[in-house]
Amino acid sequence: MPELPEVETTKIGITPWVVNKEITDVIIREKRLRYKIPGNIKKQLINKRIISVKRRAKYLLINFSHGSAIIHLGMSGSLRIIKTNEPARKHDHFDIVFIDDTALRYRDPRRFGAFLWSENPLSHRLLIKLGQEPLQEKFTGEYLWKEAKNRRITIKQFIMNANIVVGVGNIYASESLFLAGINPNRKANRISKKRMEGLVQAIKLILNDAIKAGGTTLQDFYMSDGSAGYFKQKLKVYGREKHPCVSCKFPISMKVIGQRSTFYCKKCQS
DNA sequence: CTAAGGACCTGTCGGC
DNA sequence: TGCCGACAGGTCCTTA
Repeated sequence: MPELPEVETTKIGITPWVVNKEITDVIIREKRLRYKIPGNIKKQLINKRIISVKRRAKYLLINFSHGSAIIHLGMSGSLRIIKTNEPARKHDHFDIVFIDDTALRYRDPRRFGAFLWSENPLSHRLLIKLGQEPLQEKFTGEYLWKEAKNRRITIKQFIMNANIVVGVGNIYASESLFLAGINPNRKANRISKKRMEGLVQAIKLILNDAIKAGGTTLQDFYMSDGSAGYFKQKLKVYGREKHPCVSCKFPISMKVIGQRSTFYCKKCQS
């Protein structure tokens, strides 16, 4: 799935197709996502008009005057706009149908995603404890450094902790640490404020680049119009075990950290 | 409180 | 060709 850039790309892709549209139906074919789709969601959406689409962390918020639908894409989810006469395929779990015979269709083979309703989504239990947005000004080296003071976990696990900073998934964690020259095995509380500042800049740059490129496509993500993103070719370490480092030619290493594959250059990252 | 590991699911790929 | 295990972009929950 979708790391933050893909979610942002999805938000941008669907917004012009859904904002100001009136919903005529919500078709639910499979309610067993990560959480059971609540029974009242149809009632909350039908005959209502979408005001805006926002993003908090990797959650998409479909905003109405009386509350918000919360959508998460999990590992394998995607959203796209369809014509209502397009037959549903396997794993197309729900459609939000609009008055003009288009629909927002959600597909998620692994069903790790979510479709929820909240009158006040930012206070929802899944969102209330989330940390800083990486692309906003309050995400600084100073902030990261202070938060890391009592943390003995690796820096890679630290930046993937959504209670600290949101939106840094497994791909971009490796990519950001490579760009910052920091070894992913290093303990979070053993990194200077100066290097934390470099890491923050690296994260912002990597995520912005990926958003500009339209998001990374590996297997499951398609932009809402169905065409593939193309950031994959810009990855410098992720998925490149044994391939030469783009900077020094030394073979890229792979190690499992916190149950996730981690890629890095032993010569360039300390 | 922090940290570690399991859990949730299906599809795909490599090896034999 | 067929089967089997390993692995995949997330993140919550339980246990220590």
